[in-house]
Amino acid sequence: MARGRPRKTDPDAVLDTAMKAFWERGFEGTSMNDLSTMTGMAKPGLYANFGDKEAIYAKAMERYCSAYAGPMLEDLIRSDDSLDVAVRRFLDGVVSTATETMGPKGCFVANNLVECAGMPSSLEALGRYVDEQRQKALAMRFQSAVKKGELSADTDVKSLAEFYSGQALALAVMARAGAQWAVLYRFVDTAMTLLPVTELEEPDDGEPEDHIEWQAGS
Amino acid sequence: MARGRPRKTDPDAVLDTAMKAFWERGFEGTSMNDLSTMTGMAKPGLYANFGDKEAIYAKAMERYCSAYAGPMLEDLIRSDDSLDVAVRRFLDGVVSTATETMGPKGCFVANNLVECAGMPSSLEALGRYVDEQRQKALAMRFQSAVKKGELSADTDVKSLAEFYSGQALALAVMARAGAQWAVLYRFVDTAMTLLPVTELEEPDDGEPEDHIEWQAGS
DNA sequence: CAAATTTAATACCATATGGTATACATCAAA
DNA sequence: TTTGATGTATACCATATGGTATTAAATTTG
Repeated sequence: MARGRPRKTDPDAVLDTAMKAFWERGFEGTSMNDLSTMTGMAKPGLYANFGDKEAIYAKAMERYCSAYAGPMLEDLIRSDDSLDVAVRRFLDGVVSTATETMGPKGCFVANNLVECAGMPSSLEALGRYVDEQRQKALAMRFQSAVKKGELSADTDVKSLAEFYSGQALALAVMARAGAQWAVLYRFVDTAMTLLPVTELEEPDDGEPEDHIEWQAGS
Repeated sequence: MARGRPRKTDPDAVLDTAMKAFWERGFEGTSMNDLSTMTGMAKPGLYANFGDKEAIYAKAMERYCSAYAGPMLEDLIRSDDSLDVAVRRFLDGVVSTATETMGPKGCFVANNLVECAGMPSSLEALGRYVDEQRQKALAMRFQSAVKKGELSADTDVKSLAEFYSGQALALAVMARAGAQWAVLYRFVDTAMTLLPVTELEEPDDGEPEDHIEWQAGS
């Protein structure tokens, strides 16, 4: 198929390794030589395939989003579970990705927000953008919870979303600092007590308007 | 007094500048040449006065503690204000130091916890130690609040301290990411609602219990 | 004045950095 | 088998890094 010499290393695998390296050691802390030796792809190959360091980092962050952050936010928005279940699953997800024993500690995005000073401003902006998505996803879910009656109509959706978005950051930093599972899950428990959920009354067997998506489930 | 050539630059001022540089740009992001030009003290002077980069960073963090973090924790423990007032003042303090317009954004210690991967392990340990102090100070205050009856006897002091310690980290990261004052103070408001304070009975001598501060109000 | 002493300034070292030019290897198609 | 395309590998560049040796200045004491 491919016309020239066959590749030795799959670019996708290279990007995955690069992502973990940046996640672990940050932008400045990871050198091109590091990436080259870790991935097995020589430096000219890296530049040819991905562009300069800035571009590699950006692609690594995008990969992080589609592999980790994205699915969790998707689930938060789309899941038909009750609000408290969905939010707890989100925070639990943060804990488990931030403490994965085989992977880097903490959260790529949170690390980026803190390291920002030493990197190109485009990457700083990218990190901020991704950070916003978390808060927006939470706000969406809270908003629909208000519609469904899971939250009272006078709920300050924005404040609540900012708050739980912040909890994710706190968990990420604590995990990065080496906090134990038990501590993090206790933290989640505590944070969850702030969710003012009101019990939903079961829909009385007529057509439950809000369950259409649930029934049609993909 | 001093026998040889007089110093050009006050070592204390040098250390202060170094602290702000590390706070802003981290350990790896701040070079010795940077420090030299910023402080006005030539590199050999830096080494002679403070030791190597690792030692300078450690001294900078200690300075941060005695100038910023320490006093806030002292106040938290020692102040005679009611629990909610003291805790709120602590979180407000985090916000204001993390957003000081003339200084670096965020919190030195939180930045350290995140950057840890790229620095000598002794500094990583130092950061973790300082981080612990925050949680311990909160635990001390909560414990004495239980004794005073401000918190119910079955309060899980440790969990509560871990939680509010985490709120400080969240605020630090958000501030570092450029969050507005209003957002951060809303966040504090939300976090404060989780403090299960029970009203204390004043030793009543006819004075209106809750209006003392209000009347004296400046 | 002339030591003696403390600091500052310059130049320098070995190494690591992001990035590239050049030469070599391996395949499909002609 | 030649040709063109695609990849790899090595060596290299200018610059920046943490850290130091050396030399020049400025002050007190004798």
